Amino acid sequence: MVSSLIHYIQARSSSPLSEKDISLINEAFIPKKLRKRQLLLQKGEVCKYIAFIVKGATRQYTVDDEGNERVLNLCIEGWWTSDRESFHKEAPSIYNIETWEETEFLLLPKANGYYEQVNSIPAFNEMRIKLDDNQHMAAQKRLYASKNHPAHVRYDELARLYPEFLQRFPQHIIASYLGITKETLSRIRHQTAKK
Amino acid sequence: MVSSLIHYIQARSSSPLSEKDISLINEAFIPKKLRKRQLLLQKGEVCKYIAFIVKGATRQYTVDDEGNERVLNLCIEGWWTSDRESFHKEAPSIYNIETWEETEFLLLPKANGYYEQVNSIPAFNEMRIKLDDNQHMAAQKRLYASKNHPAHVRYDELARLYPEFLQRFPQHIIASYLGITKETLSRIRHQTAKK
DNA sequence: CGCGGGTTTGATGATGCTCAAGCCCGGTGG
DNA sequence: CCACCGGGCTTGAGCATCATCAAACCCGCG
Repeated sequence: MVSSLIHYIQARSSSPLSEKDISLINEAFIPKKLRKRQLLLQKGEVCKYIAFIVKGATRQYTVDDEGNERVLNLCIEGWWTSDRESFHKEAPSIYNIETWEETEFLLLPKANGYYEQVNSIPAFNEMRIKLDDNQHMAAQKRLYASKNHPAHVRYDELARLYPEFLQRFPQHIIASYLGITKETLSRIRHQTAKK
Repeated sequence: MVSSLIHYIQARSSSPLSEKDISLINEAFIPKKLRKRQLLLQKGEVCKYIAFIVKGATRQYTVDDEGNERVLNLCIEGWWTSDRESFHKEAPSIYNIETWEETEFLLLPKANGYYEQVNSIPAFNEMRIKLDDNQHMAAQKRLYASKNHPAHVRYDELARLYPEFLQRFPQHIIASYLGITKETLSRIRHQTAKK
């Protein structure tokens, strides 16, 4: 499982990984496997890990006062997931992270002393900076789109960028991720299908 | 000017800055001062710096097809600004970054060879990770709010979190930042003032 | 005094939500 | 084998929020 992470890091950095780096990564990351609909993180818990997804799919969501679920993020293999706020502040999370399919993770815990060591691996740090850049760009675009593009355009964008999401998550989850209701998404699909 | 940055870094990291680190920072960062309404970054240019704001205020915005300005970010002293997408990919930016007041920057360029050195200063890297965490949280909250909170709640939030923005930027800028029109903001203010 | 940017006010309309009902389909138990 | 159940998806009517367009207002400044 770790080889998939090694490959991921090397594809995203110019510095090579030494033998020592690789064995450090092997020690630092904890493999974990969950079946469908299991929680990696539960609301109220502190998020203790940054999780690399080797295989599978997850969703991150909150439950608002009226009991409605709001999906913030969808992740599949090759992505990282965690509640950075909770992880960083060591405070209870307001999110659930749930597997949608059977999912294999590699967890990097904050607590066991490896975290700082792993972060000081040049290749890992370089990858991390790129990852943060990418997440930042994606968040910025999503924010811009959420206010300036109507729902059907946001749906088309999603279908273009991440077509597999539409296969792997049901419509009401996709709708929530897009910030619309399932009814609106249904109507949008009906419209675009006609063309 | 650099002392303000040194102070900023030390306040956000557990590792100390050595004398060597400080002199490296002194060499790496380029001071720059702009008057009101000057562009730090212009649409079409590549963003060559990460900029720390020592004093002043800036806005980052795009101009859409109909010529409307859309404000993505407002920054004041003690914040960082840049177009991370352009900086990272070395591609032309779609944003303008404009000073709103007379502003002093400290620019960290990508090109002069110091960038990697500065990033490998442990205290700087630690600060950077925290900064990215914070930005990520803020972006996530803003995205959530943009879909789930009505405009007047978002305005109240902004007034609570960053009251100085309301003093330092005119209403039509604030409105655009909130993702609403100046007319809507005007009506909101009228309503809340009545209570 | 008149100009111009910023703000306010009003009328109208679009987008997408809420609520409610019906439909489709796979799974389960009689 | 079929009737029933339930989750997910669809469809419709009415409604809230907010955008658009247009006009007026306010006020500092040349």
